[in-house]
This record gives sequence, C-alpha cells and structure tokens, in this order.
Amino acid sequence: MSDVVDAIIGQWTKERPDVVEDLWPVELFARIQRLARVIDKSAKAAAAAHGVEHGEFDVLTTLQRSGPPYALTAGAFLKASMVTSGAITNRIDRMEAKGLVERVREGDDRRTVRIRLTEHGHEVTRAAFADHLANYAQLLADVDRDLVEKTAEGLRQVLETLGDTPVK
Amino acid sequence: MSDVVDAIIGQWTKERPDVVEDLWPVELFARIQRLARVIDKSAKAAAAAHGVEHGEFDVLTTLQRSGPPYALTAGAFLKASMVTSGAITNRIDRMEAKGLVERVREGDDRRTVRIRLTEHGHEVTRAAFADHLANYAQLLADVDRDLVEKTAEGLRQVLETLGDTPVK
DNA sequence: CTTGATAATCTCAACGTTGAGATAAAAGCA
DNA sequence: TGCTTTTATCTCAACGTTGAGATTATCAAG
Repeated sequence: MSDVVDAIIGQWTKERPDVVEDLWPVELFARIQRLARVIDKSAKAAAAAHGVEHGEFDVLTTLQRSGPPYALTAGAFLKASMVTSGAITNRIDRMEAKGLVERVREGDDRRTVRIRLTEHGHEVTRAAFADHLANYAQLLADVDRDLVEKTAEGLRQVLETLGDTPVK
Repeated sequence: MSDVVDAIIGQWTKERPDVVEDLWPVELFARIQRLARVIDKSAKAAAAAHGVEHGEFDVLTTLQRSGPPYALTAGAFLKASMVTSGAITNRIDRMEAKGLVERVREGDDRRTVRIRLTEHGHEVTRAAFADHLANYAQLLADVDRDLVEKTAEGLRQVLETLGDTPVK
C-alpha cells in the first residue's frame, strides 16, 4: 500500500535524485501536514454545527478544561493557542457578541482582562465538545487502536525534543 | 517527561472525568495539529526568505517534481493542494506577476489552463527547496532517526485508512 | 445541429489571521 | 516623586483563503 506522500517522494526521487538523501524528514512532516488538514476540516464542520468558529471552539474548550472559575486572561490564550494577539482580541469580540464569554476587569492589575465563560457558553461548549469527540472517534473508527497509541507516543517524543513543553 | 497534550488531557481528566474514555483520539490528533503549526511557521519563514508565500512554494515544488515539461493544469493543483479553486487562481495570479510561472492555453481543450514553470521559477524553486530541506533537517536534528521513521510509518497507515490515497 | 448537462477556470465579497504599532497600566530605579 | 522599561491588551490595514456563483468550453443525446 502507499499513500500520497509515497507518491510525492517517488516523484522527487525521479526528478531530483540529488536530494534523495535529504528527503527523510518529508516522510514525517508531509504526513503531519496532510493529516492536520483533514482533521482541521472535520473539526471545523463539527464546531460550525454549533455556531462557533474553529478558533472560538478552541477558546471555549480552553476555558472549560481550566476549571472553576472558568476565566483566563487574554495573555493565557496567547500562550496556549499559537496565534497572535490580534486574533485573540477578535475572537473574544465575536464570542462576547454571541454571549459565549464576557470580559471582566477586576483584580489588582487593571491591564489584564479576564475572559469568563457565561452560562450559555458552558452549554454550547458541552454540546460542541461532545460532537467534537464523537467526530474524532469516527475519523479513527477503522484505525487500529494500538497503532494510534504508538504513533501518538512517537509524536509526543518529537514534540518534546522540539521543545514544545507546557507552561513555560 | 510530558508535553503540552499531556497537560491538556490532564486538565480534562480533572474537569470532565465523564469524557476520559473518549479522549484517546486527542492523544494523536492534538499532537498532529500542534506539530503542524510548528512546521508551518518554520516552512513559511524558509519560503519567505526567497520571496514566496507558503502556498506559492507548494505550487513551485509540485511543478518541479512533476518533471518535464514542468506544466500542470489548474485542476491538477486543486486535487494536489487541498485548497479551494479561488486560492489556486490567486496564487497563479501572484506567481505570474512575479515571473515564476506562466499561463499557457494550448491543446485541444480550451477550458484548461496549463501552468508552466519559467526559467526564473526553476531557479527560485531549486534554491528555496534546498533551504526548505535544510530547515526540515534542522528541526529534526535532535530527534532519533529511527523514531522519525517509525512514527512516519504509523502516520502513513492512518492516512491510508482515512482514505487519503494518491491520484484518484 | 440543437439542447441540456458536465467540466474547467475565474470572480468577488466575506471572513479570520497577521503583525506592526498604539494605548495604558505596572514595575524598576534613582 | 519622576523617569524609563516592561507588560497586557487593543487597533487596523494588508493578506490569503473560502465558497458560492458566473463564465466559457466540451460532451452526450436526440
């Protein structure tokens, strides 16, 4: 059996035999990117069914899994989300308009803004997250469970080596 | 050792113990998405050094590895690139303005447009691709080579099972 | 031939992100 | 207290993609 990436590497091997030795990272990275696209599209559709954008869903779940009081600063999202500050501001703006979250300025530091999940936001998150997990499960329905675990473990080691560690 | 995804799953386990059983796909997918972001950013920077966007670089390499006569139809890019038709048109527009490719209307079907790599496009592609591979190699410099191969193999099986096969 | 359906590409407004800069508050230091 | 630096968030124009629809060409019947 072979996949799209095998085909791509086969083409390079024919057209550019001089770079074949340097193609091994492509075996990993191209597949990661390809799978990311597939997952993204699917997750986007699952979130859209609940009226939220992909990035907004990310904010919702980050808030919910953070536990009580379900409020984080804008800066916390910046570190967690891998997007720029402008994107966070826009997301919060939209989500506030939808009544999913609310900005709360309280505490000693008046520069910080806490983003708090509303009751409505909680409900939407619960429903959307359930669909999200169901969607994930369906994507992997025909994949051997042991293979998933072993591959995930391999990716974790790559992430660690690349320095993608939590809460720096 | 633990990575960002371990931390995320740990949070879910505490806050939503009722969904722990359904979290296993996250172990794989979250890492794929996280790595995809890292790779994307790095690849984007490498391409930008040669004055081309990420998507444009994709068109360039697709053309070069297709071999002589280094020309493909717009439709071929659609199937290969996982983006929409509008994106392809825009990419070609920009690349034509830069002198990287040229639109050629020839052959029996006058609806089709062949996108052909120019001499300048060839040069840029060679240089950018060399940097791209060097960048990839550096990202994986501290990762065990055997781990890369095994993980890539796991991802291939997932892709195959998901039906991402070449040239349908 | 003509009609209808299919196929290939392009158009364009809406959308979310980027990234540099602005604003404002807090902290460090003299 | 004043002054500078740092930190947190927001602003906004530019950018690339999306996705539905328009355009033009080919194919299949009748």
